[in-house]
Amino acid sequence: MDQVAQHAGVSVMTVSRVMNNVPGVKKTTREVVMRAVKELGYSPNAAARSLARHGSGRVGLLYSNPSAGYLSEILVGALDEAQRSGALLVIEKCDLSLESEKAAIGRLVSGGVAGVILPAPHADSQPAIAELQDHGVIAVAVGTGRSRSDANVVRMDDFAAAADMTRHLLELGHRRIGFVKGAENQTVSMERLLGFEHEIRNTEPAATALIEPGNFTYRSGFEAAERLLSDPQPPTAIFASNDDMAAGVVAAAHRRGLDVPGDLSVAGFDDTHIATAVWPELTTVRQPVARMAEAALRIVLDESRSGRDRARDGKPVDRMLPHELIVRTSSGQVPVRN
Amino acid sequence: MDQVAQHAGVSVMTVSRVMNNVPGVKKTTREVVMRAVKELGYSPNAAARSLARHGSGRVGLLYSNPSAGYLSEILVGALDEAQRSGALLVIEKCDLSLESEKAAIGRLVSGGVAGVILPAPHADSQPAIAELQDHGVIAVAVGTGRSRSDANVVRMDDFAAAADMTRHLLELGHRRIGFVKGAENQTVSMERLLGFEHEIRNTEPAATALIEPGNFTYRSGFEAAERLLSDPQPPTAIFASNDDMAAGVVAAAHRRGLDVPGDLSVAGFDDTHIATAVWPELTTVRQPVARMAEAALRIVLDESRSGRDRARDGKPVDRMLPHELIVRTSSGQVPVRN
DNA sequence: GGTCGAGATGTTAGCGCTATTAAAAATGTC
DNA sequence: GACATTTTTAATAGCGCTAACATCTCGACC
Repeated sequence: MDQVAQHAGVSVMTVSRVMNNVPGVKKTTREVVMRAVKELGYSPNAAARSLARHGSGRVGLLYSNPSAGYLSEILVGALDEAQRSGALLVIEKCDLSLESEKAAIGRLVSGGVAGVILPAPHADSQPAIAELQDHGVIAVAVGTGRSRSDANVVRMDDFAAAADMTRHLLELGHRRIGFVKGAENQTVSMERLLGFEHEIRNTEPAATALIEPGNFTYRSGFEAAERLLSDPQPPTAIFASNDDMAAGVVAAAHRRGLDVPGDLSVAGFDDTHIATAVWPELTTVRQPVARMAEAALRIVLDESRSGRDRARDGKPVDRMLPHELIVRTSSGQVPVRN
Repeated sequence: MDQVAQHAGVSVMTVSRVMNNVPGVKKTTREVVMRAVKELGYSPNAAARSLARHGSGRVGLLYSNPSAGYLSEILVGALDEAQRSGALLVIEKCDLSLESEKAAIGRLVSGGVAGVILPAPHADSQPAIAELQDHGVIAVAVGTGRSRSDANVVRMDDFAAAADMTRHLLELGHRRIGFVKGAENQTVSMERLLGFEHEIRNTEPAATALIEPGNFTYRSGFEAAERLLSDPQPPTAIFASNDDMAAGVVAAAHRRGLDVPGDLSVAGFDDTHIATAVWPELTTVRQPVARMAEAALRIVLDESRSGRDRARDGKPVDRMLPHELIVRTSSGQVPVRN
């Protein structure tokens, strides 16, 4: 850093200001510094930064055992941003029991984290958020269905995404569509269901929805499909609330000798690994998980820095990231009824 | 740390020595310090440590897009150990092309890492290892099949594990067993095949092996199973070289109306997420991925510290971690021939 | 022209830890 | 018991960066 400062003919402090995008640096100076940084190939030392910032920049991440692919995306996103902004990621494992969650949060707090990222399914854990709040630690829920008044939230528009997917199926001509719900304890499950129902209700000619419970596991998807397909008038498309369940649906269809998408269209949600692992590859909704994790980390960092002087005043952040409909080969035109 | 030192009646340096297991501290002193550490709930600051150690403790991790579940386990293991030993993980993404690999390594090296962890499939990338060596950076290959003379290795005994699984199938009475090979460019594929063949050859009464190519993807497993099952004398069990392919095998069996394990036993390898996601849950071999990542990180740290004074002398480390046979419901007694 | 003030930069003092060097205590030797 | 030798412990100086405050620059205004 000294070298950069010398090369640019300024003091180290100015370099620091430039590197951190602190306002109050003349544009020309900033440019000179930037050029020096590039020429010398300088990159700041995360450890030193974290140290000088008084241990700020320690961020916790609670994880249990979600869809695995989900976790790796979360980790990659968070780690990436952590590196960029010089934060230190402290990850802590727990299972879904309340004690375990509480214990993990305790470890995180005593580890001196400024904030904690709560990916699904912890994003909907009221006790976890309350616990964090009690300790004065910033909480960011990632992948929850709704905005919250007591915690920052990073999410996608599950309602709109489910509606998009439903519209896709309707446009392919399907009018009898099965839906496999997600786990009850996650708010996204409800949002996705509502988005589905909203589109079904508002279509012309009218469509019929066949709704089955599920809990985000492959097996529950398989079983729901078994029930749906043994209906005297089975659906021509099934929309499962996540990819694991959609894979289960495909398996159930294959077991009955049904072709996908020839006889049955299948749609998933999340675009996790399994979506492209199974065959045919799943039509699904891409959830920008890595980007969401990045955003969550950024929120913790921003809040922890600004929150020091100004009292806890404002509303929590609610950041919504765009989703994307991914059409692959598991969905197709409605079969012609003989 | 000051507090701990005061509480224990020693200097901070002694505390530092104790925390780092440096030899040259009297046993009694060490105990006193330990007690003080516990009573005060002290935990060292990773950032400060990394800073003082002159930036040592920066470790790179190259990842592409492996089995997803694999990546998250690697990350969790590495991150966990990184935190414990105060190292900083720098992760870098790349795809399988050589330029991309080289570019990622370049970024890592200029980021000043002491070593780089290469999980599969990069573990078998000769150019990557050579590149690292050129830059004088420690390389650790994780999940390769063989020991190497030019890089440290953390692995499991793929040969023995495949043999174990084969023996399991033989003990269930199967004598006509299909095997789906892994990708050609990974050494573990060969090890697993050899382990399988070894057991098949050494069994009484004699067994028959039906070997099909595969490339670790669900689809290749599916297709291999299609070929195996359309044999006039189909196997009663299929052993796939990883879980994704095993899931494909199960799907192919279901599609033909075969019950698993009633008509066909299926075995996988790795015990990734998909093993318990599909139904029936897969009998597989547990690969201790997280533990392997931990070990890899530790090797980098140890080597980088000791390597400073003594010249590059000794053989590279070859650490083999134990595997475990996981019997679930996808494997069963050989069906009685009618 | 001189004073004021706001914005732009520079200075200094650590953040928590470890290397290094110096000192003290324990051990051994005759 | 005096001295050399080996442990074991203490003191001090940074690692690379940023917060807080000090200083400077320069135009506005009386």
